[in-house]
Amino acid sequence: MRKRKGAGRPTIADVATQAGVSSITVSRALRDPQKVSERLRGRIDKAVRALNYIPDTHASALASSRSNVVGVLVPSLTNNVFADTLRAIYDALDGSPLQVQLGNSRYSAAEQERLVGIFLSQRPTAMIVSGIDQTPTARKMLEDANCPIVQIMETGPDPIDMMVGFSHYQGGRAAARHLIDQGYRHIGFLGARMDPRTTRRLAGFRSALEDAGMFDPDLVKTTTTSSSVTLGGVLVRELARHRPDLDAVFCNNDDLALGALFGAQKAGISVPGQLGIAGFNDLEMMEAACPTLTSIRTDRYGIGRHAVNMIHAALDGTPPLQKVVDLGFELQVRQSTDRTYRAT
Amino acid sequence: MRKRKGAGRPTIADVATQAGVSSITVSRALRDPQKVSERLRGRIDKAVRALNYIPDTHASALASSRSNVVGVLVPSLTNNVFADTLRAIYDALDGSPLQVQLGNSRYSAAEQERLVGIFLSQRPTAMIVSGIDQTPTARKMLEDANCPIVQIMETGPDPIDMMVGFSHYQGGRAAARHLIDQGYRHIGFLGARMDPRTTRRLAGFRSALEDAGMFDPDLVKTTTTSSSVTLGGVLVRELARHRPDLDAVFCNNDDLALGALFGAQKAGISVPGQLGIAGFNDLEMMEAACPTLTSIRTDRYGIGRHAVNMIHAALDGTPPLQKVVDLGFELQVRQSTDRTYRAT
DNA sequence: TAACTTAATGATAGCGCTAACATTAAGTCA
DNA sequence: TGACTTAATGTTAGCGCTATCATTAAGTTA
Repeated sequence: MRKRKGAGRPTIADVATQAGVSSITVSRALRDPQKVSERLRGRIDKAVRALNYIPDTHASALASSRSNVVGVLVPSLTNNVFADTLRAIYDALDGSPLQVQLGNSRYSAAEQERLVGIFLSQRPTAMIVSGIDQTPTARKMLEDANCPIVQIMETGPDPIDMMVGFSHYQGGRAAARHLIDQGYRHIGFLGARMDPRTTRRLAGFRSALEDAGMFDPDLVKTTTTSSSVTLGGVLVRELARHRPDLDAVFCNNDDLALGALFGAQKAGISVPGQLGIAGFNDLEMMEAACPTLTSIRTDRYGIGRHAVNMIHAALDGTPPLQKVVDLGFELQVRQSTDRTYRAT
Repeated sequence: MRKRKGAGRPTIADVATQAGVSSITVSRALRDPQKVSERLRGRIDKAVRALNYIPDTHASALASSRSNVVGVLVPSLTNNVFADTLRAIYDALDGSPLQVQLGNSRYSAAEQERLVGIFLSQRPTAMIVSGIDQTPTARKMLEDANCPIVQIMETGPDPIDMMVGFSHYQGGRAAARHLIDQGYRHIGFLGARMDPRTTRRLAGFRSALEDAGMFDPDLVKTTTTSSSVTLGGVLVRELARHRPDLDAVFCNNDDLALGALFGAQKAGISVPGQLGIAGFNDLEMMEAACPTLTSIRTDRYGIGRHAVNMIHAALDGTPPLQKVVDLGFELQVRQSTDRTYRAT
């Protein structure tokens, strides 16, 4: 007789034999202890410990056609922005049986599509994906997936299922308006990577400046390389050298803003006296910096928490009436854009 | 006859019917296309696309008693240190069929133990776990797991299986020696969270100062709260107020060091003139800061890459002769500990 | 006390895939 | 030319668990 060897690990049947009950009783005792009498439960727990039994997720998922995986796709693990959202997702899932399966799409729509396929092959309980710019194929797969889907970090008119985020366009616009209101007149833009979200921030920035009749494409400095503090310093110095009339910069993110501050300091440009600086996201360090740095605060933690709440609601059969949630943003005005500020 | 409904998705059998072949042929075509004639392969591919077939990972893993999951346990997702290592792991696994399953133990050994159990229930191909301080139960589970295990970020005498990292004790010692050599005499220590690794850095720091007859417990300022730039600023100012003779600080990590720089600037303490600052890890921003910040460079990316290489080797049946790899560290001396430096 | 509910346990048949063996048709070599 | 390899495909029986349908014993109602 042919035989398969398996992994050699103890199975539920081994536990059942040891405890003198049937497999299904062990299965029940492990999944829902109340369904089994206290006497048997004790025997089963003992057998589990004696054998070092660890249940097999795959067998369980196959038999019940249900896994406990929530697939989460983010474009970067290095970026603090997503770290905060991930932390919220982990926190919100704490205590539930659901497990996060994390995927890193590296800011590539093609890679996101590939990962969507891989993740769906695990029959996840739900999916959380970053952004609204999925490929048509990825979108189709997600629509067919038959599980709650939440797109995060952005809002848009056409959710696959649910959506929670904010408008990057409006965020960019608000930052630009603030700099204009502060009296800056030659306002530059520093941008890295230029993924869809940062591109929309630039669009918002541009529209505000155009409304004020102040947009100057020559003051927009972007690169497709990935963002870093170092890069912020490089870009601001290049721009300031090229355009000595530059009096403020809106940085696409806080790393660039911090780098711009350092770059200005190294070049002997006083902040905010000669150069105003505003960032985006309001990471923790912005308040700590010297001078403190103006930024657009985004609720990254709230986005993660909200996404999980929406998933729980959908799984409970009470899908939210509002499929698209905009958590907005908040301008944090600090010393780096305060023209009356004088360093001590 | 009783019947189970499954998830209603197309199965490999549906594809087989559509293509006019048997299920096993479809299975082969998908896993190893060369085993199937070109003619059938074409028909099968067509059927897969027509049905939007997505293979079921769980069924596959159950049948083959082999999953394609590499479980990775880190204590934090927010900490850039682990982000770099994770990026390396993702990069090194790119192109292989292996998938990362990421767990966040939140700096808790108990949580790490819980996650080890959950991860092993997926019968992973390999496991990567942070640190060497597993609970006895977790250690036992990993030893029994029958798959390659790599402990990362640290080195120690007694690997579960394999290990790659560096000595935090020596790192702390090297930082302290450098400050002593620079002529600093009242050297403080700023530490947050104080997990096992940061504790060992402190031990190394202490031993170097003791060797020099300079250790002063009053200059050690630690907290168990988590690290942040803001906290670095708070701690350095408290310590400087309490001990005006303080002339240098070794910060447990770079966030604290950056915060210490800002805190000193806000308090009107010049760096490095009145206060030397050294950090740990050498994140990218250290070189960009103004003044540039001294740090102990650790090869976080290398650790991740190396861990994956060790796993591949073990899976290929050629386990590395050297089970414990020490990638060391490198002191990066910069302006913040250069007593001859004068700000421009 | 008959008819009926409830609680606790068990027997059986899949879930969707692949390992192991089986078969067929074609080429290969002494 | 017959014994033998090789390549391509198929048949069957699980992998370890749980959904579904029994079954049994005990309590509950009219």
